[in-house]
Amino acid sequence: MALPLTPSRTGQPASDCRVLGLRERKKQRTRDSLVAAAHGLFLRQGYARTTVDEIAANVDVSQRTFFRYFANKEEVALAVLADAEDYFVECLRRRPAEETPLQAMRASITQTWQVMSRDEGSGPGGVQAALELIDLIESTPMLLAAHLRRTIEQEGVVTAILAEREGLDPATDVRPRVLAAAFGAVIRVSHLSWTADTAAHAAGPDGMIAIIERHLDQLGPALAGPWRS
Amino acid sequence: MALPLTPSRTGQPASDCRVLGLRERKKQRTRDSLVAAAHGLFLRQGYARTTVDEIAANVDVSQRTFFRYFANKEEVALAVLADAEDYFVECLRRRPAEETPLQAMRASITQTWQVMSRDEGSGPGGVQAALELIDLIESTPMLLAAHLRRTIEQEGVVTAILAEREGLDPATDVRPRVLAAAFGAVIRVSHLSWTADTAAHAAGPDGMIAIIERHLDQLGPALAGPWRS
DNA sequence: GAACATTATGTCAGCTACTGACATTCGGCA
DNA sequence: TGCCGAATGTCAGTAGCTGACATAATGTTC
Repeated sequence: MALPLTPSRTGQPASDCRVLGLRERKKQRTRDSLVAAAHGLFLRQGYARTTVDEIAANVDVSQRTFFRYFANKEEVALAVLADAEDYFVECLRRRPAEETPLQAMRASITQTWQVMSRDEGSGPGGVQAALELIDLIESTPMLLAAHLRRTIEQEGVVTAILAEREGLDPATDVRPRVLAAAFGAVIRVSHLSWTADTAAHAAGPDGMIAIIERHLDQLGPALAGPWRS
Repeated sequence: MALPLTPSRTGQPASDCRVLGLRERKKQRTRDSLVAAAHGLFLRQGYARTTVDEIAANVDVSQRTFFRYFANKEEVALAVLADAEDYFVECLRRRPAEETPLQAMRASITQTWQVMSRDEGSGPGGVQAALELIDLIESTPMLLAAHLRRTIEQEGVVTAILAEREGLDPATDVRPRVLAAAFGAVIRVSHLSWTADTAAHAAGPDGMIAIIERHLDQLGPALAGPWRS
């Protein structure tokens, strides 16, 4: 259950040879620097008002190099969340089979946030950066669009995991896909509530967890019968 | 319950004066032409391989004029769905208060698709175009991102309607927001299933309705207990 | 119907995101 | 040391998008 936070993702198939060459380490550093510089600039002066040239100049690389690391400007912004999402997926894969699919999903996010807040400072990520990024995303239409699309892609992965877990064919049984989508939607509205909730902001990751749980608790009731008693 | 399909949206606050001036009618024509031209080009040669210049040239207006009608390239593509979404919202507003929130939502989409397929040919929209567009969206990442963002915005409207319907404050009670989000998610995966389902394509709007209902039916079961019997 | 106010459109110049092609430099390795 | 491949830089170009200003079309008033 220890499951280390992946240090930071290169696009590569994780050659875990420990002794990475100077070349690899340098690439990793450049990538981390770009993410960190971008994050700082975005928060300070806004996403739209920050140019790619500016980010690149901040790390002393050419614009062309920036685009060899990130397919587009959105990607560097969302990179901070990528580790967390990978962790969530990895966590879901290892949940005990006895758990209900929904239970497994729920346990996986709370665990993700908890572990992230424990291992603060690994890579350019960290909880603080992730939380700040969520605020930025929700207030930046372009970023929100890109983030939603990425979320959808992740839902495909989650769907596959759920189907395998339960021994189902996702082409026949729509439940994996439906659960993945509904769950993702609830997480999103939780993020939205978070951005408007100053008290939760003060509570840090725990505040986020609390909000997510509150929303998940209401999923069943929201679907069921009349709301008025 | 008749509720006409809005002919086609200018950005304007619907001055229903019937006798629109020449100016207004001309603008409407230009807008419709742009949407139609864009739709045709996108389907024929793909979204990315179609330039805004090309669309504008097709309607004999300058590129600058195009951007006075649409904020960006995505908007002209998604315009075909805008009418349907407005209709859905309008429909939801008028559902009887006795219905469960979920029932009202469900009735509203099926009704939307049914009415659209009945009133084929009003405006540049029409069911055929809408269905083609859904295929295009699902196969074009950039469009998918933009579409998801628009969907999110619509969810805000839906949330407000549900809250008012049930006499709740959406800031206190999260059920409206959660239901709107979960419902939107199910609609989206339904669209996804549709794109992969050739049989449903052949059935036209009825095929889409069938898929949506199948997914909605599975929403409860997907959330509930263990899936294995 | 002439003169004026409004508004849509065209033109142009410019910024920014992004890409392909080619040259150069740097790390890995014999 | 010297060679190979990978990372980077440079440059030129395309496309989306915007502000500023001029022009033309429409609506209005007398």
